[in-house]
Amino acid sequence: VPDEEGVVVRSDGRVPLDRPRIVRAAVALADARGLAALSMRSLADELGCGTMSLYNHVAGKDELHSAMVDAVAAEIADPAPDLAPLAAVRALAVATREVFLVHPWAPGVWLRHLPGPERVQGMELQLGLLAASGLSPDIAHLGFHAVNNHVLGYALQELELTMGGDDPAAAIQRFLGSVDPVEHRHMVAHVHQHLDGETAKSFELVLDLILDGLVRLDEVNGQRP
Amino acid sequence: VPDEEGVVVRSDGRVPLDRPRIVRAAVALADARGLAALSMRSLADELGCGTMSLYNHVAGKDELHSAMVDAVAAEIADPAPDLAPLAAVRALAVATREVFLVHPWAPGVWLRHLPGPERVQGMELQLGLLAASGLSPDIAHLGFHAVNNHVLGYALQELELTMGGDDPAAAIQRFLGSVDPVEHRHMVAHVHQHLDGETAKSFELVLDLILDGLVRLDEVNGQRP
DNA sequence: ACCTGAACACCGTTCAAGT
DNA sequence: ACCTGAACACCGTTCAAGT
Repeated sequence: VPDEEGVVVRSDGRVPLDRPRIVRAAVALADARGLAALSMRSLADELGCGTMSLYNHVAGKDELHSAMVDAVAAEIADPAPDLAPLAAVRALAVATREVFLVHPWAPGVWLRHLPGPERVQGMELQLGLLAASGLSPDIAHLGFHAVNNHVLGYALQELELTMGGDDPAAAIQRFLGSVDPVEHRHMVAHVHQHLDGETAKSFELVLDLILDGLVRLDEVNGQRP
Repeated sequence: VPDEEGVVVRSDGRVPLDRPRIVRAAVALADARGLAALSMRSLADELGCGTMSLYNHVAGKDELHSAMVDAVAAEIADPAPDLAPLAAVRALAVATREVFLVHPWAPGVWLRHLPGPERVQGMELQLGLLAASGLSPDIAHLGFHAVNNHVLGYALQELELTMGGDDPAAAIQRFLGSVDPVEHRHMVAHVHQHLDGETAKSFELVLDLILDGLVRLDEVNGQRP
């Protein structure tokens, strides 16, 4: 029976379970308390249902992870339609990184699951842009992996360390204390260099480096087609 | 009491536990059966000791993972001493990738732990090479992350998918069957492009693209120091 | 059709007891 | 000093029973 807001309510006043609602709650829980805190039991508690009720809408934890990562893929903003193909590829990469910053658990799960429908759609868009860019098919193929690898790798390195539950700054200080500053002077200098560094800027610098490199690689190979 | 091979043997004929021996067995187990199959119990079984005996030499599973990944870092071959700095950086990246191919579980663990002594030594070597390369400190810093990100990201994308326990080729076929070949024609073409692709060659192509890009970026910025 | 508790086969780790 | 079994607080999931 729908109530005044159009939400179906059961006779005992509780809202019935829903696959989208389960996935939304799982994403929210992982965002708030980390992927390690997401168990079938904790998720059921959050939803106010029995643990096993979840299995009526989700095959298991693995399939839940797939659904979560596909929900995250749906959040990636489409590039503006008036952009040149390679500029759109760039915008897509930046938008993907932004979504990963909101869901720090996502890159690791993204990696371990075959793409779902939303992610397939995003890949199709990206591959279409690369095909329309004028790059040769070989270089376009290379570019697909180079760009995605950069986005995913950067997110993983940036986030997985920050994630460790504990205070990240404290961990870095503890690490610095354990390193011999004369034997490992480059190491110490690098860490200090880090504390001013703007990761967003360096992400885009390397992204442009890759995109420019692809164009040049294509020009060189184009000499002898 | 040492036996004829110099190995200490206890009165009951069993070899006493050893931190290095534990770590070696853990690496071997993860290599052979995957990281998921490595539990404190399964590792103790492999070593023929009680589960809790491990805790006399290792703080817990997390510290064991750290020790495992540092053992893997120790396997990375040093670059030939006569190489130019950036060529040595390249060799180091290729050697790291080779070690990751042997220990497919390592990149994921590598990512989630602060570096141990062996890895710190490798980082110091790499940072020293970048400092000696003539690149400006900012570009060298950028290059450190761009290169490592490439190595780690490539290994993760390549291996984590192959790892899924099941037959990888079958998973790809199943995936292809679930994709609409007209709506997602670029996707299908990409997957087919994959089946001939030599990942080792494309890894080095993008690596060179990054290294060349760093040099050029440095030249452009060097115009106005 | 949807929900659910009990039960099973696992985890990592604490603790107290052994030698 | 090193080893270890029992026990605790968790997992994901199967199954049979409910409505």
